[in-house]
Amino acid sequence: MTGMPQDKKAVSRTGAGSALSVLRKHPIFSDLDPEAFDQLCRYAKHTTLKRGTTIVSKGDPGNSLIAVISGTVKISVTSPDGRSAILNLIGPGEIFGEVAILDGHTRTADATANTNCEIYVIDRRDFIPFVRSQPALAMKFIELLCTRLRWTSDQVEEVILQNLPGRLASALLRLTEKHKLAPAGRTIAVTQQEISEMVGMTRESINKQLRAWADRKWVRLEHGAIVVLDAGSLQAIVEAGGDDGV
Amino acid sequence: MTGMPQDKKAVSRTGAGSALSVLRKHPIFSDLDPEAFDQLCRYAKHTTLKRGTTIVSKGDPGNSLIAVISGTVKISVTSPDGRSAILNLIGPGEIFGEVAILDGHTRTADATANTNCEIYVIDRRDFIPFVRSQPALAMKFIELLCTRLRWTSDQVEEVILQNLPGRLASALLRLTEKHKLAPAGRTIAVTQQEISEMVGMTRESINKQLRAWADRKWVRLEHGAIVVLDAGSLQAIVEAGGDDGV
DNA sequence: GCAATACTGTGACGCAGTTCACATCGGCTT
DNA sequence: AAGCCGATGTGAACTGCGTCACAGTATTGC
Repeated sequence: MTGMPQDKKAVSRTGAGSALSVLRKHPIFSDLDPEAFDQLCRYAKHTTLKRGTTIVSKGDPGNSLIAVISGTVKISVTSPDGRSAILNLIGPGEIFGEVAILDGHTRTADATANTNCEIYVIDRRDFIPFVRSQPALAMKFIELLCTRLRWTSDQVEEVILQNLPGRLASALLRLTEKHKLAPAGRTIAVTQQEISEMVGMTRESINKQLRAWADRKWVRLEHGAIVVLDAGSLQAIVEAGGDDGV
Repeated sequence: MTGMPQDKKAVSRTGAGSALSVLRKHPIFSDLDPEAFDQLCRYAKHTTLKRGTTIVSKGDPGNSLIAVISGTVKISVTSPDGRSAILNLIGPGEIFGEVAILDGHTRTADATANTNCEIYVIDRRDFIPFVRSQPALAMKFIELLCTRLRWTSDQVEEVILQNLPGRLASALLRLTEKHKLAPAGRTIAVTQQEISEMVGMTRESINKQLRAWADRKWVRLEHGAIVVLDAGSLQAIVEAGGDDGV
């Protein structure tokens, strides 16, 4: 309320020790002046969730933006016969639910806690006026939406044009890319079940393909994780239209 | 330049007789004040294209926004082995290329004239400052991007979770929806080849499925067009997860 | 520390959808 | 009106991937 620079209480909210500090690093908030960010933090409600908890469901009214502090959230959709497709995995420092909060329509997908999670929830009633008061933020959201659209568009392309090896290779590369991992030994912390739901093929088929690549030392399989050893070879498969040359 | 209401020359640019009048109806420009819209029109360069002409290619720097006045433009991607996937068909009064012009990165897909076309092209150098000068327009673009994201997200869901009947039914419903056609006799002007590239299955398979539905009077097949007679039955297939009950 | 619960690995079999090879039909061009 | 080309229609053979039915192996919770 004071806004004075020496107000230690306000500063502590966004300091390095705070859970909210991971959010400060998100590109969407990086240019925001400190007072505005602090205001936003005051709107945010902290929540912890047990693995498996449903956060939002497809078709719900979308009245909130969610920021993940720790853990990962699974964005997915389910078919009438119970099969499910994973559209994205949201990790610490990332946000989701922006489409529904921005256009005011319903949720496009389900979100569930994939591990125990710590999240912040910002209500639409607080958020929309805030965006209007910060014109630069609208441009940031345009960039975020463009990035999402590129990601989703790539997924459509991949699912329609590529076969199993191509889709799997694309997915692995996209995941290493996202985690911005070092060129050698890129470990992706996902189960084979999760990967299979991301590319839309069965776990069994995915496992057989991964084993074949593991024999060729292109990947190494660990429990609940895949290490990409030879990104170049995987890239070559994608470029060959899904022919892994055996 | 005068901005006076009685300036007949300026008014004529956006009048009912002008090619640009179809654009005036687009939701993104509907709230724009007349002078601003007129300014935008002055930036727009008119072009006509023969069927088959490439407008932009995936990977190109995206320096322009394109508005379609007449004809349709195909938004597609091609795999290394020559197969292609149609992501969208853009008709009169619609715009495309907004992702690349907004975020300044490369084109996400190819655009080609699917019929002879009349288009307007707006350069990024003129457009970005214009958007900054019109804060309401940024919010409109956020809405547009959200709509696109919902559309694309639905496509991913559909391609991963549904089989041939489900994907075909979804695609037909999405197309009738888009054209906002009357409930009875919704004619979609697309070839079976095009439909097959939209859902990512072969023309032969699509043809066999469409024939089966034509026998049941759910659709009627014409040359270069499909008439949806029973949208309810198609919707039921989608909801049953792609089981058309035969 | 032991059971329960993930997650991984693998083979036999079936089928949805592709591939290929045609035939036909309608509309447009000269 | 002849000829061409793009679009539709159809059947036979093939195959990539799913389905099912397991067995093994880390990790978690009590």
